[in-house]
Amino acid sequence: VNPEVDELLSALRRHGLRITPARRAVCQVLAGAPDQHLTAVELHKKVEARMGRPVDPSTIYRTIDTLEEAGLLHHVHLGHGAGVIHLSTEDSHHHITCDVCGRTVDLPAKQADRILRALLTRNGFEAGSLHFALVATCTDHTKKGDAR
Amino acid sequence: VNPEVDELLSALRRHGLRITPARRAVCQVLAGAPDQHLTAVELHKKVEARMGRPVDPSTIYRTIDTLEEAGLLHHVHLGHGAGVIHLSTEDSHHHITCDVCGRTVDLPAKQADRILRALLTRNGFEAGSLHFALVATCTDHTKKGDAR
DNA sequence: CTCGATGCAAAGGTTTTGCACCAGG
DNA sequence: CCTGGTGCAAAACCTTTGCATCGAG
Repeated sequence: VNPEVDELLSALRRHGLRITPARRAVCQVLAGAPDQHLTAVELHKKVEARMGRPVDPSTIYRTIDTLEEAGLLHHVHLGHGAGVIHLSTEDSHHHITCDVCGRTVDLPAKQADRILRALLTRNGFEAGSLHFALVATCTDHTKKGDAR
Repeated sequence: VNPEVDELLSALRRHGLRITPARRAVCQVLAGAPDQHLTAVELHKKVEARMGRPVDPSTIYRTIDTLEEAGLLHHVHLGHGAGVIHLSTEDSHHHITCDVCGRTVDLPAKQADRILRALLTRNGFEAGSLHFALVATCTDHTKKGDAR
């Protein structure tokens, strides 16, 4: 249905990796939830739902690692909670997260990249793939003094 | 020895909080390691070393929370691993972390704040206290294709 | 004296790992 | 086939919580 799934799968093949039912399901879920930032736990649930049977959490984590190493997805820890996943293909935005309430806002890459890249290189950090997470405190919480 | 310790302790008193040996030790360690970004575990070890006796981890975590709520320190999760702590008083910098190797670079607040604040407000994220963590991938790793 | 802080012990959530078995290519 | 992927079980890791006791003010 979604051509992106095929891209993911053939990318796996290209890397000499096997296509298994679990991996196929992971790719389908990720491609089907393009703008979402799933945690590993959420991904796990969706994969099980799609496959109609239990899948071991370790399989999910290992699949995430595999796809990460193949450069197909990003895995970032925003603020305090769990890690968050999204495909590299829709890498057109970055994330800003409030470290108090966890509210996340997308930051379009187009306007951010130039500015941020300049800021980084000026400070001796040669960023390769620009793919960031920005954690700050939004005004809702700084006012109340519950900033972290 | 360090006047900053007294500031921290009187700030605690001002907030109606008690000065205990454990809290005093935490403040001493933090004030004594001004440029370091300690994890809770590292802080715990240093506090025990300074006190010459075991201290319960929960005491450390609760003390961190307390100091956080009093606005005396920041607690950020950089990249994958554990959370990192540093005093608010030396809040003159932010952090950039490589999500592959964990290398962390300081970003002087002076030059960063204007730029970043503009970027955030432009995207509907009203940042109160500017206090960020920026996670990206440094060139050492993007070249090798082991980006996360 | 009183309330807040600590220690202890247990559990929480997320992620990792070792090993035997199974199945993709 | 044969290597790589999976399930299972256990543990690692960081952190939180409930409860009884202790001690700062």
